[in-house]
Amino acid sequence: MAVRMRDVAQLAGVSEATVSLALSGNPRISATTRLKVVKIADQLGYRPHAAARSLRTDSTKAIGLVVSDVANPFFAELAGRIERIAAAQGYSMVLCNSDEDGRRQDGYLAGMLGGSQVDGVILVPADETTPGIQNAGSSGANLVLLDRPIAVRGNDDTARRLRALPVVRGSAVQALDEVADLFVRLRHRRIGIIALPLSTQVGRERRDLLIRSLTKRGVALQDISVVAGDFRQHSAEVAVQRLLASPRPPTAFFAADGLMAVGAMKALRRAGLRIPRDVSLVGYDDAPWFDLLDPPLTTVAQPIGDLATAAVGAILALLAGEPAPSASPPCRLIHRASCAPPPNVRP
Amino acid sequence: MAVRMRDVAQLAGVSEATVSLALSGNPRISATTRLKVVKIADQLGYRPHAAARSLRTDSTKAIGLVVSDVANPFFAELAGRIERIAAAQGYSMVLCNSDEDGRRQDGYLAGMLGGSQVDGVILVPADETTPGIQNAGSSGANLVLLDRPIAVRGNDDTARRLRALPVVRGSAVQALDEVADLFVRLRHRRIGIIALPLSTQVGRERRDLLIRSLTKRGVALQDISVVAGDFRQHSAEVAVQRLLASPRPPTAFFAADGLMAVGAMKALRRAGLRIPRDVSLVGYDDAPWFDLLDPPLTTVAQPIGDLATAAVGAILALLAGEPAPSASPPCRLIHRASCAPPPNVRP
DNA sequence: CTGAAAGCGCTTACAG
DNA sequence: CTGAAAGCGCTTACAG
Repeated sequence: MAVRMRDVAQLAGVSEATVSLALSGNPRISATTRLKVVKIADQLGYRPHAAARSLRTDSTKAIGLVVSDVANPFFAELAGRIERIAAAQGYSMVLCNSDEDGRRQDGYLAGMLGGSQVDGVILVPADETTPGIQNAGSSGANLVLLDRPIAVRGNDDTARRLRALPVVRGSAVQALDEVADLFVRLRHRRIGIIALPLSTQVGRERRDLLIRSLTKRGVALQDISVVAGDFRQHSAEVAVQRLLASPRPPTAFFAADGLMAVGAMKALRRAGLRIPRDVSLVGYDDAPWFDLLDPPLTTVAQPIGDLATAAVGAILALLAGEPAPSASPPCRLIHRASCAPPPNVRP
Repeated sequence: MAVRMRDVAQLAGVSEATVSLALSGNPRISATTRLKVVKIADQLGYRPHAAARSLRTDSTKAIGLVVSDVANPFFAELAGRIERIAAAQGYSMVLCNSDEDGRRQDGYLAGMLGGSQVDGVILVPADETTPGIQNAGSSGANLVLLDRPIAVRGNDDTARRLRALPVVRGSAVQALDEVADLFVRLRHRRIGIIALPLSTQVGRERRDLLIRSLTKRGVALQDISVVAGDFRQHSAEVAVQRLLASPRPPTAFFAADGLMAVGAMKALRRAGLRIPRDVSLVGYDDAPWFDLLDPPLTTVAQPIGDLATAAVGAILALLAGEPAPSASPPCRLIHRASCAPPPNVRP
């Protein structure tokens, strides 16, 4: 059916070996032969059979990307950029949704890495260190951690390898400090944090970073309330309800995720609160329509382009056997209109 | 390095053929042998080498999905759902961004289909019939068209094959009729359509459907203005500016795409117009945050779940050599708050 | 400068 | 019920 190397060889009157060498530009083949072969291959529309090549070279020219959910705009944009960069380097991208489920993630990891379906995987870990990650780590698979580091216990060989994995993620330190500064300057004293799952390192980190910056500026620890969500919109709605139910509810809210920021906004409105008149809100992640929300959402934007570039760079370095550096380009706070002084300090 | 079938065979004291047969559950192998083999394979963590299997069976258990841009929320959600459904059937998904560029799309098509990298492709065509689509069609590749039909000229073999391709897309007929009804009942008389590129059949179709429904209800043709965009936000901003610059600008706008609806909203606001007080706006596609926009956007929602199910169903049917039906589940209009009577008819 | 041959890891007729 | 052998389509040492 499809045209094979054999067909090209026959028509060109050379051996298959020569076709292979000619098409790969090997200088051992004379220019005349090469040109002839290339021309015929073009005419026939020859495309090397991916599986045959993979089997022989032990390289698939494909990378896997495991995210929790492409429908999340942050991951959608990330996936898009990663695909483009990878494609430019001749790599295709196999996309998987773990759905924040460690089991599903491990299934993908095993299938893609174990089955040599891809050369390496860029993984947004759904969970702390799972068996699948352990496996990948100890078998020396090419793995890059994206957006979320993982906590690794122990000091055996596997643990050391896992710790050596490149991690690419936005650095929140400075941006969260600015968030704290914004809240405090506006005279907010009671802060509500809608956190990521605290079982994840990134969840604990964003919470702790913000709390530290807040207390450093004189906010009392007992005035900071934390309720964790699960990355999804609905969980943030529930979190806001709980935060609002307290005797002295927060006047400023921070949602640690884009989808959760949207959920928080919904819940605050539903509670009859006006933003920013009654309560202030800062989100995490940015999207092209965030400045069209009511009100335009002040948010911590991640450096998505840099993340994508660094992640692909790291995985390709790994594949090339080169050292693959971690990277944490800084997030930045984008000021829009969802923050104002709390009602009681208004004249 | 990795564990191979040979290793399993040796440890189990059987031949590779037996391992293969046992793992595939072939009844020719005795239960005792099968159990033993399965157990050892599990212990060793054996995973069949994808390329070897593909080369032998001529099936990759992978499908390609070519969309114009995963960062577009509509395609992001579609991609997510397709991946999940495909994964449940044992297929992985290779994702490609054509960027609305026919050349890039053809490159992906050729690479994936020609190189047997996937068993079939679900394609959101970036353009009218390109050489790559022609090729895929005439070579009898497994191809499903998603979201957008293509216009096929001629009546040769290739044309007939292209016309026989399954097409899965939302049916806009009824929803656009409701949009026209809404505008007319609200007493809008001058309508602006921010269309998709009119070189695409889907672009012409959405425009024509709306125009027909509008004129059927007594709107004069010369009061309907059409400016085409290119699926992107910015193009809609430009389109709105042009529409607004006319001597008798529209009082109601329809944007034929989600991203373009967002762009239209921006441009209308920037022009100092309040929605829906001064102008009304209806979008296309829906997203979880559309009801948080200012104002919440009335829009035509596509049946994304049904589209994903039908698209995967069609491609799998094709792979199985069964007839693959086209599908056009209906879109529906979601009433929110971006439409009201035009200023002049208000008391 | 080019060709014949081996082999990557599977699956599947074909024997027995 | 199981094994030996061929072959999928490439690439790459090895000869010449």
